[in-house]
Amino acid sequence: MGRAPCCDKANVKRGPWSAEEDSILKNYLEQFGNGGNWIALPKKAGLNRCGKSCRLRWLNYLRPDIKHGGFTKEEDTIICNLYCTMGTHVWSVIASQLPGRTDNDVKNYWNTKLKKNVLAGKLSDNTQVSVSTIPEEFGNSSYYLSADSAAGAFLPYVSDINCYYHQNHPAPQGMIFDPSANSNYGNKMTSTTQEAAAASSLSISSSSSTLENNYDLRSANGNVEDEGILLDDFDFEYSYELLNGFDFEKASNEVAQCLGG
DNA sequence: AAGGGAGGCAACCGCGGCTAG
DNA sequence: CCTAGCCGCGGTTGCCTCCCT
Repeated sequence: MGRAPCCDKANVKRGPWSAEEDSILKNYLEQFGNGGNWIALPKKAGLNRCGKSCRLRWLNYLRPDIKHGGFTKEEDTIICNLYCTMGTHVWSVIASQLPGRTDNDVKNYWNTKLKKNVLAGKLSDNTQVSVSTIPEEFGNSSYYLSADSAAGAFLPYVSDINCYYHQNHPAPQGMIFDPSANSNYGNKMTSTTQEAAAASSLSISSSSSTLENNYDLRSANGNVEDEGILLDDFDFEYSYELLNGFDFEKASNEVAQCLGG
Protein backbone atom coordinates (compact mmCIF):
# COMPACT_ATOMS: atom_id res chain seq x y z
CA MET A 1 0.00 0.00 0.00
CA GLY A 2 1.42 3.32 -1.01
CA ARG A 3 1.60 6.44 1.05
CA ALA A 4 -1.55 8.47 1.16
CA PRO A 5 -1.24 11.75 -0.75
CA CYS A 6 -0.78 14.83 1.42
CA CYS A 7 -3.58 16.62 -0.38
CA ASP A 8 -6.18 16.15 -3.07
CA LYS A 9 -4.02 16.97 -6.07
CA ALA A 10 -7.00 17.20 -8.36
CA ASN A 11 -8.54 19.99 -6.36
CA VAL A 12 -5.61 22.19 -5.48
CA LYS A 13 -4.01 24.80 -7.68
CA ARG A 14 -0.61 23.96 -9.08
CA GLY A 15 2.00 25.84 -11.05
CA PRO A 16 3.34 29.35 -10.60
CA TRP A 17 2.19 31.42 -7.67
CA SER A 18 0.31 34.67 -8.25
CA ALA A 19 1.20 37.88 -6.41
CA GLU A 20 -2.07 37.61 -4.53
CA GLU A 21 -1.31 34.08 -3.31
CA ASP A 22 2.15 35.19 -2.28
CA SER A 23 0.67 38.05 -0.32
CA ILE A 24 -1.85 35.82 1.45
CA LEU A 25 0.75 33.24 2.38
CA LYS A 26 3.30 35.82 3.50
CA ASN A 27 0.81 37.73 5.61
CA TYR A 28 -0.51 34.58 7.21
CA LEU A 29 2.90 33.18 8.05
CA GLU A 30 4.19 36.48 9.41
CA GLN A 31 1.12 36.74 11.60
CA PHE A 32 0.56 33.18 12.75
CA GLY A 33 3.52 31.09 11.63
CA ASN A 34 2.92 27.65 10.21
CA GLY A 35 1.64 26.28 13.50
CA GLY A 36 3.87 23.27 13.09
CA ASN A 37 1.67 21.89 10.38
CA TRP A 38 2.16 22.83 6.76
CA ILE A 39 -0.52 20.47 5.54
CA ALA A 40 -3.25 22.24 7.45
CA LEU A 41 -1.93 25.73 6.70
CA PRO A 42 -3.42 26.42 3.24
CA LYS A 43 -6.94 25.78 4.48
CA LYS A 44 -6.45 28.08 7.45
CA ALA A 45 -4.87 30.76 5.29
CA GLY A 46 -7.54 30.48 2.64
CA LEU A 47 -5.28 29.18 -0.08
CA ASN A 48 -6.22 26.49 -2.54
CA ARG A 49 -2.73 25.01 -2.52
CA CYS A 50 -0.98 21.91 -1.28
CA GLY A 51 0.72 22.40 2.06
CA LYS A 52 3.99 21.23 0.66
CA SER A 53 3.72 23.78 -2.09
CA CYS A 54 3.14 26.51 0.52
CA ARG A 55 6.17 25.39 2.48
CA LEU A 56 8.35 25.39 -0.62
CA ARG A 57 7.13 28.80 -1.73
CA TRP A 58 7.85 30.27 1.68
CA LEU A 59 11.24 28.66 2.16
CA ASN A 60 12.53 29.27 -1.34
CA TYR A 61 11.04 32.62 -2.18
CA LEU A 62 8.96 34.51 0.36
CA ARG A 63 11.10 34.32 3.48
CA PRO A 64 12.31 37.83 4.34
CA ASP A 65 15.94 36.79 4.71
CA ILE A 66 16.18 35.21 1.27
CA LYS A 67 18.97 36.57 -0.87
CA HIS A 68 18.14 36.77 -4.56
CA GLY A 69 20.59 37.45 -7.34
CA GLY A 70 24.02 36.31 -8.37
CA PHE A 71 26.40 34.33 -6.25
CA THR A 72 29.67 35.87 -5.16
CA LYS A 73 33.06 34.28 -5.65
CA GLU A 74 33.21 33.62 -1.94
CA GLU A 75 29.94 31.75 -2.18
CA ASP A 76 31.26 29.84 -5.19
CA THR A 77 34.24 28.81 -3.12
CA ILE A 78 32.14 27.59 -0.23
CA ILE A 79 29.85 25.62 -2.52
CA CYS A 80 32.79 23.99 -4.31
CA ASN A 81 34.51 23.20 -1.04
CA LEU A 82 31.52 21.56 0.54
CA TYR A 83 30.29 19.87 -2.60
CA CYS A 84 33.63 18.24 -3.24
CA THR A 85 34.17 17.17 0.35
CA MET A 86 30.64 16.10 1.17
CA GLY A 87 29.07 15.25 -2.14
CA THR A 88 25.66 15.80 -3.60
CA HIS A 89 23.41 14.73 -0.76
CA VAL A 90 23.87 17.73 1.44
CA TRP A 91 22.50 20.72 -0.43
CA SER A 92 20.79 21.85 2.72
CA VAL A 93 24.08 21.71 4.63
CA ILE A 94 25.81 23.71 1.93
CA ALA A 95 22.96 26.21 1.93
CA SER A 96 23.22 26.51 5.71
CA GLN A 97 26.74 27.87 5.23
CA LEU A 98 25.42 30.58 2.92
CA PRO A 99 23.16 33.05 4.71
CA GLY A 100 20.10 33.87 2.66
CA ARG A 101 20.58 31.05 0.21
CA THR A 102 18.29 28.05 -0.04
CA ASP A 103 19.14 24.49 -0.88
CA ASN A 104 17.13 24.83 -4.07
CA ASP A 105 19.12 27.93 -5.02
CA VAL A 106 22.43 26.25 -4.38
CA LYS A 107 21.39 23.11 -6.19
CA ASN A 108 20.16 25.03 -9.23
CA TYR A 109 23.25 27.20 -9.25
CA TRP A 110 25.53 24.19 -9.06
CA ASN A 111 23.68 22.25 -11.74
CA THR A 112 23.34 25.12 -14.20
CA LYS A 113 26.52 27.13 -13.75
CA LEU A 114 29.11 26.14 -11.24
CA LYS A 115 29.37 22.50 -12.25
CA LYS A 116 30.04 23.52 -15.85
CA ASN A 117 32.70 25.97 -14.75
CA VAL A 118 34.38 23.34 -12.64
CA LEU A 119 34.34 20.85 -15.46
CA ALA A 120 35.72 23.46 -17.84
CA GLY A 121 38.50 24.27 -15.42
CA LYS A 122 37.25 27.85 -15.20
CA LEU A 123 37.19 28.23 -11.50
CA SER A 124 38.57 31.60 -10.79
CA ASP A 125 40.02 34.32 -12.97
CA ASN A 126 42.96 34.78 -10.68
CA THR A 127 43.58 31.18 -9.79
CA GLN A 128 47.27 30.50 -9.81
CA VAL A 129 48.22 26.90 -9.40
CA SER A 130 51.68 25.55 -9.68
CA VAL A 131 53.10 22.13 -9.16
CA SER A 132 56.66 21.54 -8.22
CA THR A 133 58.72 18.87 -6.69
CA ILE A 134 59.42 19.37 -3.08
CA PRO A 135 63.06 20.18 -2.39
CA GLU A 136 65.00 17.05 -1.68
CA GLU A 137 65.61 17.91 1.92
CA PHE A 138 61.86 17.75 2.43
CA GLY A 139 61.50 14.24 1.14
CA ASN A 140 61.86 12.35 -2.05
CA SER A 141 59.48 11.96 -4.94
CA SER A 142 56.75 14.00 -3.34
CA TYR A 143 54.95 16.77 -5.07
CA TYR A 144 53.66 19.92 -3.61
CA LEU A 145 50.77 21.77 -5.10
CA SER A 146 50.41 25.32 -4.02
CA ALA A 147 47.69 27.78 -4.79
CA ASP A 148 46.97 31.30 -3.72
CA SER A 149 44.14 31.89 -1.33
CA ALA A 150 41.92 33.21 -4.11
CA ALA A 151 42.02 29.76 -5.62
CA GLY A 152 39.95 28.28 -2.87
CA ALA A 153 37.48 26.93 -5.35
CA PHE A 154 40.24 24.95 -6.95
CA LEU A 155 41.67 23.23 -3.92
CA PRO A 156 38.81 20.92 -3.07
CA TYR A 157 38.61 20.04 -6.72
CA VAL A 158 42.12 18.78 -6.46
CA SER A 159 41.51 17.00 -3.20
CA ASP A 160 38.40 15.47 -4.69
CA ILE A 161 40.11 13.83 -7.62
CA ASN A 162 43.14 12.93 -5.61
CA CYS A 163 41.38 11.00 -2.95
CA TYR A 164 43.84 8.15 -2.97
CA TYR A 165 46.44 9.46 -0.60
CA HIS A 166 47.66 7.35 2.18
CA GLN A 167 45.92 8.81 5.18
CA ASN A 168 48.71 8.07 7.59
CA HIS A 169 51.58 9.04 5.41
CA PRO A 170 53.88 11.11 7.55
CA ALA A 171 54.83 14.60 6.56
CA PRO A 172 58.19 14.61 4.85
CA GLN A 173 61.16 15.45 6.89
CA GLY A 174 61.48 19.19 7.27
CA MET A 175 57.78 19.80 6.95
CA ILE A 176 55.57 20.28 9.91
CA PHE A 177 51.96 19.40 9.64
CA ASP A 178 50.26 21.66 12.07
CA PRO A 179 46.57 20.92 12.45
CA SER A 180 46.11 23.76 14.92
CA ALA A 181 47.35 26.53 12.65
CA ASN A 182 44.72 29.22 12.40
CA SER A 183 45.55 30.30 8.90
CA ASN A 184 45.83 26.81 7.56
CA TYR A 185 43.52 26.44 4.61
CA GLY A 186 43.12 22.77 5.37
CA ASN A 187 41.97 23.56 8.83
CA LYS A 188 39.44 25.99 7.54
CA MET A 189 38.11 23.24 5.33
CA THR A 190 38.11 20.74 8.13
CA SER A 191 36.36 23.12 10.44
CA THR A 192 33.70 23.92 7.89
CA THR A 193 33.18 20.26 7.19
CA GLN A 194 32.87 19.43 10.85
CA GLU A 195 30.40 22.21 11.44
CA ALA A 196 28.39 21.17 8.45
CA ALA A 197 28.45 17.57 9.53
CA ALA A 198 27.38 18.52 13.02
CA ALA A 199 24.59 20.67 11.66
CA SER A 200 23.27 17.78 9.65
CA SER A 201 23.97 15.09 12.23
CA LEU A 202 26.16 13.40 9.68
CA SER A 203 29.35 11.76 10.64
CA ILE A 204 32.37 12.99 8.78
CA SER A 205 32.93 10.61 5.96
CA SER A 206 36.19 9.03 5.05
CA SER A 207 36.47 11.32 2.06
CA SER A 208 36.99 14.27 4.35
CA SER A 209 39.99 12.56 5.80
CA THR A 210 41.80 13.58 2.64
CA LEU A 211 41.84 17.01 4.22
CA GLU A 212 44.53 15.67 6.46
CA ASN A 213 46.73 15.97 3.43
CA ASN A 214 46.60 19.71 3.54
CA TYR A 215 49.92 20.84 4.84
CA ASP A 216 51.51 23.98 5.97
CA LEU A 217 55.10 24.29 4.99
CA ARG A 218 56.84 25.77 7.97
CA SER A 219 60.33 26.87 8.50
CA ALA A 220 62.27 25.96 11.60
CA ASN A 221 61.07 29.05 13.44
CA GLY A 222 57.50 27.94 12.94
CA ASN A 223 56.50 30.58 10.40
CA VAL A 224 54.22 29.42 7.65
CA GLU A 225 56.21 29.57 4.48
CA ASP A 226 53.54 28.27 2.20
CA GLU A 227 50.47 26.18 2.30
CA GLY A 228 48.82 23.75 -0.01
CA ILE A 229 48.16 20.14 -0.61
CA LEU A 230 50.85 17.55 -0.49
CA LEU A 231 50.61 15.11 -3.32
CA ASP A 232 52.39 11.97 -2.48
CA ASP A 233 53.24 9.34 -5.03
CA PHE A 234 52.56 6.53 -2.63
CA ASP A 235 48.89 6.08 -3.40
CA PHE A 236 48.54 8.56 -6.16
CA GLU A 237 46.86 7.11 -9.20
CA TYR A 238 47.56 9.82 -11.71
CA SER A 239 50.63 10.17 -13.83
CA TYR A 240 53.29 12.70 -13.12
CA GLU A 241 52.49 14.36 -16.44
CA LEU A 242 49.19 15.25 -14.97
CA LEU A 243 50.87 16.87 -12.06
CA ASN A 244 53.67 18.59 -13.86
CA GLY A 245 51.55 19.95 -16.62
CA PHE A 246 48.46 19.71 -14.53
CA ASP A 247 46.31 18.31 -17.22
CA PHE A 248 43.05 20.07 -16.56
CA GLU A 249 41.26 18.33 -19.36
CA LYS A 250 42.10 14.91 -18.06
CA ALA A 251 41.31 15.93 -14.53
CA SER A 252 38.03 17.38 -15.66
CA ASN A 253 37.16 14.14 -17.35
CA GLU A 254 37.86 12.29 -14.15
CA VAL A 255 35.60 14.64 -12.25
CA ALA A 256 32.98 14.39 -14.96
CA GLN A 257 32.97 10.63 -14.47
CA CYS A 258 32.80 11.13 -10.74
CA LEU A 259 29.82 13.42 -11.26
CA GLY A 260 28.23 10.99 -13.62
CA GLY A 261 28.67 13.35 -16.59
C1' DA B 1 11.75 39.41 -37.82
C1' DA B 2 10.97 34.75 -36.69
C1' DG B 3 12.04 30.27 -35.11
C1' DG B 4 14.73 27.10 -32.52
C1' DG B 5 17.87 25.97 -28.93
C1' DA B 6 20.00 26.78 -24.56
C1' DG B 7 20.01 28.48 -20.06
C1' DG B 8 17.94 29.65 -15.74
C1' DC B 9 14.92 28.90 -12.21
C1' DA B 10 10.52 27.88 -9.82
C1' DA B 11 7.89 24.19 -8.69
C1' DC B 12 6.67 19.36 -8.33
C1' DC B 13 7.53 14.46 -7.17
C1' DG B 14 8.53 10.87 -4.36
C1' DC B 15 11.37 8.84 -0.93
C1' DG B 16 13.45 8.38 3.74
C1' DG B 17 13.45 9.82 8.45
C1' DC B 18 11.05 10.96 12.36
C1' DT B 19 7.42 10.89 15.70
C1' DA B 20 2.99 10.59 17.88
C1' DG B 21 -0.66 7.65 18.88
C1' DC C 1 6.41 -2.60 18.23
C1' DC C 2 3.60 -0.98 14.43
C1' DT C 3 1.39 2.28 11.57
C1' DA C 4 0.00 6.62 9.69
C1' DG C 5 1.07 11.08 8.71
C1' DC C 6 4.14 15.03 8.41
C1' DC C 7 8.56 17.12 7.32
C1' DG C 8 12.61 17.79 4.78
C1' DC C 9 15.35 16.64 1.24
C1' DG C 10 17.47 15.57 -3.49
C1' DG C 11 16.20 14.70 -8.11
C1' DT C 12 13.64 16.06 -11.89
C1' DT C 13 10.51 18.55 -14.82
C1' DG C 14 8.59 22.18 -17.31
C1' DC C 15 8.02 26.90 -18.34
C1' DC C 16 9.83 31.34 -19.42
C1' DT C 17 13.38 34.27 -21.26
C1' DC C 18 17.25 35.24 -23.88
C1' DC C 19 20.30 34.64 -27.58
C1' DC C 20 21.84 33.02 -31.88
C1' DT C 21 21.12 31.91 -36.62
